[in-house]
This record gives sequence, structure tokens and C-alpha cells, in this order.
Amino acid sequence: MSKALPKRSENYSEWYNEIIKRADLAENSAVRGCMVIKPYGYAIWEKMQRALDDMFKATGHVNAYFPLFVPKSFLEKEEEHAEGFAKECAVVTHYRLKANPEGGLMVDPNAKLEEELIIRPTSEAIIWNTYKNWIQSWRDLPLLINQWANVVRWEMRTRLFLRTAEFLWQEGHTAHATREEAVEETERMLGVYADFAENWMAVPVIQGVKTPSERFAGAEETYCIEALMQDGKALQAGTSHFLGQNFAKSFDVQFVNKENQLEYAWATSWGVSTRLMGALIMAHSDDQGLVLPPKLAPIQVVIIPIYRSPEDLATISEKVDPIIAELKAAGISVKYDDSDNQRSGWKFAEYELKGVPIRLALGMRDLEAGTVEVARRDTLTKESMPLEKIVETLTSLLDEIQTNIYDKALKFREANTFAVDSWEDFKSQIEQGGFVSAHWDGTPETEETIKQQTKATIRCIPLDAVEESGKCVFSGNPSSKRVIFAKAY
RNA sequence: CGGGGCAUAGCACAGCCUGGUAGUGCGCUCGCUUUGGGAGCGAGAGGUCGCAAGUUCGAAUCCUGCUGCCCCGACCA
Repeated sequence: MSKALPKRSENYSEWYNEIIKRADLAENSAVRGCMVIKPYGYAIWEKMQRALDDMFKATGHVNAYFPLFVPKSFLEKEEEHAEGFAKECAVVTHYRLKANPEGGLMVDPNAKLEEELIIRPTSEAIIWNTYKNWIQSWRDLPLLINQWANVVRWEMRTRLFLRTAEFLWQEGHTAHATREEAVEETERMLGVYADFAENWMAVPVIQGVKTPSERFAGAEETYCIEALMQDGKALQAGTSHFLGQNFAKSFDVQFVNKENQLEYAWATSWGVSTRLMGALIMAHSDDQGLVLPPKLAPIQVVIIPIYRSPEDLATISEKVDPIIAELKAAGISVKYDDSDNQRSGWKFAEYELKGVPIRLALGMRDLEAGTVEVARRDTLTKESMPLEKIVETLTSLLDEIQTNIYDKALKFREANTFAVDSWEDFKSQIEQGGFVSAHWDGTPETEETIKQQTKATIRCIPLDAVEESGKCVFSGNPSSKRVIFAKAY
């Protein structure tokens, strides 16, 4: 194993792949396009899940689980939805194997399914088919359900975490009595995602709405959060859809309103996936390895003893044990690495690679002086601190690191967001990367032409876009606000 | 689906052109010395060379077919 990671500046995508492997987050599996999420990577995902799940519960949602298989006829019902996903569906056609006379196994041709089952690329179809039976009256609404699940989208080209054929996510599916309530829900959950991205992942995001061409298949409006990665490319980190009455009509979900009239229910759906792991990695990490925000780090503090003899180690451990207990009591996850199969220098490098926010090194010299060496992963600085009140010190240091990582990412985004007003500037800026804020005439034709010529897409129309009269950067036609363009993952 | 690359020990690779019975580094095991930024020395263990068929006295190496993975494009969260 070579020691140094590839440099971000030299080969960003190689750096990304290597950091995932070396930090033990995930690896490619024997199955094309599918990854194995390893324990350390999964621990981060679990922390994400926990935080998000708490936020969903706090906004009134409950969890449930719907089937992996969607009958083809269900998927067909909402036309746009069906069309949008048709090209990337895995299909189950048989339900049995049998011994192959030539050895091994073969699909039993006598076990063909009457109707093919689609492995869910998303669950609107199966869920709205179910909601039909659950919703009769306005009193049954709103129905606020989330599920944690895996989905499959047969992508032509995959990348660890960013785009895999199978991925893990949560999908919220809600039903409401009024359009206003559903829109409100859509926006509320977008806010939850933005809150999570910024306050847990320490990744600043732009909240906005997608243009019609970038909309979710079957949605009336798609909201999104967009983050900027260190290589200047945008990453869609979460989406929230206002589905109107499209699915209610396709699956005939009607309820009796307060006026005793039949009405179609209003729908939303919203999701974030293991793609967030990719965002987390690419937003903060450096050439030494992963940089994790304390709130999502599986190990927040690692303690490494520096010793020569087993007696020294015993002395150090005796001093460390109560500190570990105190840290744990304070809710800080701590690892004491007293393994003797690696030297301290190796451990320093290893925990840096894994993004552990704080490292304590404690040797005999420290014991005599009553100090400990405290090293920060985010700044790569270290200093000697008194052991006294170390728990208080670390608690506030973790907060400081969380804030610092966010500030750093925010500064990066600000330094890489450019307002541009001419086509020439637009082209050269897009080439260099970053968010480009420019006027757009609102037509799909212009959007498509820009995409063809520059590979940049409209990431979103920011919710907080200021009204200003301007001219479309491409066509020169009038425009009332700027939109965000970027090359995207 | 197009274009390229790769498949040899747990990992990273060399060997292939020019066929002769398997090699390097890391890791692993044991021992000694080390230990405040990826330790040193010594001794060991570990491989039906992706699969199948072919050429040959002999194939990791040459030929044919297959499979899988990675990278680059088109499509997408």
C-alpha cells in the first residue's frame, strides 16, 4: 500500500476513489455498479440516518415499509413517471431456478411470472396504490410516512456513493387535503434537508427549484438543495417534490372533504440517499484523507498512548481510563488505541486518513507535566493542553471544529460563486468551475443549448433569488432573476 | 451502448514482446532490537497466473471464445 493519497489538484476523481478505499468507507463489489459499504462508512451513514430520522419524527412523520417489488402495471399508471424511470429498471421475470443438465443452475422456463415485477427505482407507485385503501376522509389526512429502503436504478456509469446501481435512501411520501398544505410540506422538508446539510454535515447548500427539464418524473415542482464540491462541480444533495394530484388521479386516491365532496389527494415525496456520503467526502476532505464534521464522526476523539515499555503503557492507561469514562459520559465517542501492532506514527496517519476530528497523544512526558497533546484534524495543528478539565476543553473544541469546517466550506463556495453577464464570461467561467449566477430567459430551448455548448446545467432557481431586470446570458431576452448554472455530478 | 484499459499471493504490481515449471514491494506469522509523525534486521507461510477450448514435448506467456471489473463519453439522484 502506498502511503500518500493522490493529490486533489492532480487527479480529483482518483483522489476521491482512493480516499474511500483507504479510509475503509466502501469498496466495489463483485456485482457491477454495486458497492459494499464497510463498517466505518456505514457508521457514518447510521449517524446521518439517526439525525434525519429524528428530524422527520419531530416534523410529525412515522416510518413504514413497502415492498421492494413493484408490479409493472403499477409503474405504468402515472405516465410521465413511468417514462422517466423506464430506461433504468431491473425486472424480475422468473421465480425459480433449477439444476442445469450441463451443470450449475438455470432459470426455469416454466417459472415465468404472469406479470413482471420491477425492482423499485422509487416507491410512489406501490405506495399510492396502497394509500388508495388508507384514505377515505379528510380525517385520514395528512398521511405523513417515511421509509428507509434500498432502490435500484440501472445506471450506465457508476461511482462509489455518488451513483451506484443500488443505493440506500429514505423516501418520504405524504398525502394532504389541500394544495397549499402539500406545497408547505414540500418546502418544510426541503428546509429539513438544508438544516441537516448545514448543521450536521457542515455543507452549505443553496435551496431552490428545478427547471421543468430537471424535474422529477411525475412532479409538478421539484425543490432541491445544491452543494458545491471542491473541484468546482455541483452536487444535488437532496430533493423534495410537490406531486400535485398526479399520483392520486393515476391510482384513484379520493377522499371526502369537509363539504362532503370527493376530491383527489395532494402528494409530496422527498429523499436523500447514500449520495450524501459523497457530498460529505468531497466537501471537506484534503490530501491527508477524510475530514469529518464532529457531529457525524463515528469516532470523535482518538487517544494514542506513547510508550516504550508495558509498564509505561499500564501507567498511561491508568491515567486515560477515567478520561475515557468522562468523555463517554459527556456523550463523546472516543477510541483508545493501545494496540501494540502499530507504532504511534502509523496511528497518527491512520486516524487522519479516517477523518477523526481530534487526536490526543499521551506519553510519559505528558504524565509528568500533567498535559496532553491535542491535534485537530481540520487545521492539522496540535498543541499541548493541561489534562485538567480536558473534557470541557474537548467538548467546546468539537463545536469549534464543526463550525470551522462549515465556515471553510462556505468561504469556498462564496469564493467560487460568480455573477456573470456576458456569454463569453459565462463560457470561460463554467470552464473553470464553480456556481455561475446568470440571467436566463426561462425557455427550455436556451437551457438545452447552453447545456449542449458548455455541459453546464441549471442547478436551480434559488428560493431567495432577488428580483432584478436583466438579460439572458445566452439569448439576450429579458429575465427577472438569476439562476445557478454549474457542471454537475 | 460506443471507445480505451485491466484480470498473476490479502493488497499494489513485474514477468508476456522473444514459451522452459512463479517473482518484487506492502501486509501476514515468529524472534530480537525499537516506539513523541507511516520502524529495522533475521527467519517463515501464502498463488489450479479470471474461465473455457486450442497450438506445442512444454503455456502466466502464442491463438480463439467467454466472463468480470475499472476509466473516458452519451443517460441519470
